[in-house]
Amino acid sequence: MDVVSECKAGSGEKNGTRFSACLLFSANALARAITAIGDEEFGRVGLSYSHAYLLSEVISQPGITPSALSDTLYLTPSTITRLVEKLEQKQLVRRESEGKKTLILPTPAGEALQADINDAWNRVGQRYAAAIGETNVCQLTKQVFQAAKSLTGDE
Amino acid sequence: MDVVSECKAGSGEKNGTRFSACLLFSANALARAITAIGDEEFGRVGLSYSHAYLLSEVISQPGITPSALSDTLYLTPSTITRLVEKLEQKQLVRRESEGKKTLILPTPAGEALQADINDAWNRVGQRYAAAIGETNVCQLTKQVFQAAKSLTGDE
DNA sequence: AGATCATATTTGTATGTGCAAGCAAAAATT
DNA sequence: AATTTTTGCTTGCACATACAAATATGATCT
Repeated sequence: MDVVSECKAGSGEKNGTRFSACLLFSANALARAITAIGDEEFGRVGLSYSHAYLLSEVISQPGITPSALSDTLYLTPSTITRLVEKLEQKQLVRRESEGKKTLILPTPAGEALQADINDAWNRVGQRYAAAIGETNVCQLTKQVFQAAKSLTGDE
Repeated sequence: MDVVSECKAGSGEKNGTRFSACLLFSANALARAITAIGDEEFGRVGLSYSHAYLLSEVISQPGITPSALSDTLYLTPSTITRLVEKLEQKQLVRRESEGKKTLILPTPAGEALQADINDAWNRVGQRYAAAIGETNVCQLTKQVFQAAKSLTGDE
């Protein structure tokens, strides 16, 4: 796929097709690659990266609600429910109903993981930097973040 | 998540953590957003974007093998199998065994979709451009593509 | 030629995710 | 105060994808 190198501003021409396809697949490939690194590092802690990140949010804001987590993690509420369920099974987190809301709190076992999780995040960061360069990580993150925001109309 | 704005080169400090997390989630969010647009446009053709792209590859290279498709689409062979299965169900594609290889060929019904698929790709491209600007699409694609390549060690 | 190794594909199983529908609590309207 | 609407969360179902194991064909090396 060297379609990318032929990028010209006018998107009307025939290559626009392949080009959009490329963005679509690249974006997914990037997400998978990045996720793979995340899961690899968090594997040692016995979590996936989403679970890990959710857990650290819960630790830093005990009593946080699923909807708040949904906003922070850019995941739908239903997904949050699944993640919390699994963390609950592992006894790293517990739920408390308060009216319509649900509060999510870390258990001692969950809190005990915080240091490991931070280490894992650091290793993840280092691996990104090693693979694509620190400056690029930064640029990439900004651009990806911006684009994601614009595309979801969530500005 | 305004973590992004605080990006500094040194990834050692405490914010590196949040920052990597941000890239991870942004990348996934971007992929989902981009995919959503793709699926929306391809929905009219009755396909998902991966099926559509696979089909157009098969049309332009009749007899292409799953492994070749795997390389082009950046998907694992097993995923290709599933995709082809579904397209076969819909009678848009057929398989032909040739020794160890499997050749994938479009059916007439499949070929008939080509124009619609191209239109859909164009609309997808236009929507990307509308959302994040043509210049940005271009830059983004390049960057994402490059990063994905570096991260998978597939250079 | 027979045995081992390599390659190409498929299947079983699992995961993360979302959508749409359901339910439960709260808020608003009458 | 009773009904409707909104909000927050959860469940059922579906999908795209991957990994690991299974299978089948081909290639290589005695």
